[in-house]
Amino acid sequence: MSNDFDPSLAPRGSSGGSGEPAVCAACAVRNSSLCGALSSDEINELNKLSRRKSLDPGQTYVFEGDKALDFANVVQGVAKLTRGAEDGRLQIVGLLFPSDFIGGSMALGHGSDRKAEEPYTIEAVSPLELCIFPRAGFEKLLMRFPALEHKLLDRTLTELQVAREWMVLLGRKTAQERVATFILHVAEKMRNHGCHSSLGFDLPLGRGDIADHIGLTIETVSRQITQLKRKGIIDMQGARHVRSYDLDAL
Amino acid sequence: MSNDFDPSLAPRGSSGGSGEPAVCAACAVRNSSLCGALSSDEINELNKLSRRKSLDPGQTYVFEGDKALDFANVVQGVAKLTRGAEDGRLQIVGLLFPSDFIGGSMALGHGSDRKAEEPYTIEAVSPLELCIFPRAGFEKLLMRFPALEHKLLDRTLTELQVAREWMVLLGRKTAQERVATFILHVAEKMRNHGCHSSLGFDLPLGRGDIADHIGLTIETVSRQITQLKRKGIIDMQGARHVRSYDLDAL
DNA sequence: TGCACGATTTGATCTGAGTCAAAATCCATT
DNA sequence: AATGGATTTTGACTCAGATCAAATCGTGCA
Repeated sequence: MSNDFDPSLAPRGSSGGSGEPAVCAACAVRNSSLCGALSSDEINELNKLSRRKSLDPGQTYVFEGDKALDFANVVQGVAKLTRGAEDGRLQIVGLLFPSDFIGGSMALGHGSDRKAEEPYTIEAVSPLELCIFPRAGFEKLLMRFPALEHKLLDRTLTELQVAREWMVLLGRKTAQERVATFILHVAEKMRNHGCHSSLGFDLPLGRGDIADHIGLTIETVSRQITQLKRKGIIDMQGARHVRSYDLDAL
Repeated sequence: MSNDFDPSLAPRGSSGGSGEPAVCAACAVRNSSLCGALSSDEINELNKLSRRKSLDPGQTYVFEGDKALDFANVVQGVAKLTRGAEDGRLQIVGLLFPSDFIGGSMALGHGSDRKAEEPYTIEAVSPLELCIFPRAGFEKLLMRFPALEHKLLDRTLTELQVAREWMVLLGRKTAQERVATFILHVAEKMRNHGCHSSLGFDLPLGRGDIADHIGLTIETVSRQITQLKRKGIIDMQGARHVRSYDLDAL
């Protein structure tokens, strides 16, 4: 039965079902996620609340405008945070990688003036595994363990900086620079998550999603990537796998 | 001597000098700012730390890349948060209005992985008055008064949402929509700060700054405003004063 | 092995916003 | 009221990236 705790063997990509109890002690993001702020005693409390949920690529976890859902950690996989206008126009405002936290965007309980409504659609991009915490219970823990709130603030500040960095990209960079920046951004994320071997790494997004993230069209993204390849700045195998890249593709 | 406490008589726009002690009890943003989280006992402690500082339009408070400065509240006036590339390109990533907090972007003391370096340039746009708190002292208060950190988290989450909203604007909206959104955005801010009488309100930014905020050029901003006037969607007096606008300029 | 569908690439053309340049306004100061 | 510099507006032209369309490339599947 020891395998029960091995996250690599956890059921995944099945059907989006939820409900398997989480086991924090064996969690892949035990320390890198928000939970890293908790002692092992404290995390036991959290453990009682949490549930795992798997989503297949393309499946949506929440829709923009839904009533505010629960909190969650990304345990495995990549998700996109999306905001859309009535017509087809879509903007990806953020990517979620393992150990990222979901739910900060919603109103926190205590007298916030933000509405208790999801501002973004969250959709799995690769097979996704979440660790979900019921809203009320998690908020209570947040009150009791200041270190947890502390870490949440820290993460939120980092995300704010990332978002503003992206504003510079969207407002002032050329198509070529946007694609280059995007690739560097992903490369770093992949390195941090150990998905960046000497053979390179895979882009988690297709051309369309990349376009929606950096404010271009599919065709322009494709053309810019082709150019980067021609110039020898990146070397790819197939459309998704980056074999190597020149760090001065900045 | 009773006038000493009247903020409307406080020295302003003088020369960017700093040093007058603050008097929280008479502060214009006592309740609307972060300080609203503090009781009158608690705020007395903060009072001991705080200093006022005035800046003239165009003066810079901090430069991108400086060592992390102190924290501050905006008491009066408007400032812009700017991020620049080597060449001339500039992006305004945020505007600061009265009661907004400065300093969240920097690393907080406790084991943050953000660098202790100012990520943005902060420059006064209209005569600006700040209430400054020394870094170390304020961080101590932050530890002692959870309500303070709580409110800071709440504000940071709101700013994150604003930043992401702006990502949609920069990534997916047309020039016309950008200008319209900007005007609505300012109109609401002005309304919240009581600077929006029945005679309308003033745009705090010139054409160049508007352009840097919404990712266009000066000329395009000017042309779009001209068009909005022609269409009768807005009515202006001079380049800065908006007399009225059609809420469905969305 | 070969078919079929979605994703990507490439091509041709169009257009919204940028660039360069000059005229018109606005203000602050005298 | 007149002067001079900065800001805004307008005009003519260009170009990066969008749009429309078609050809490839992959990959799963029978």
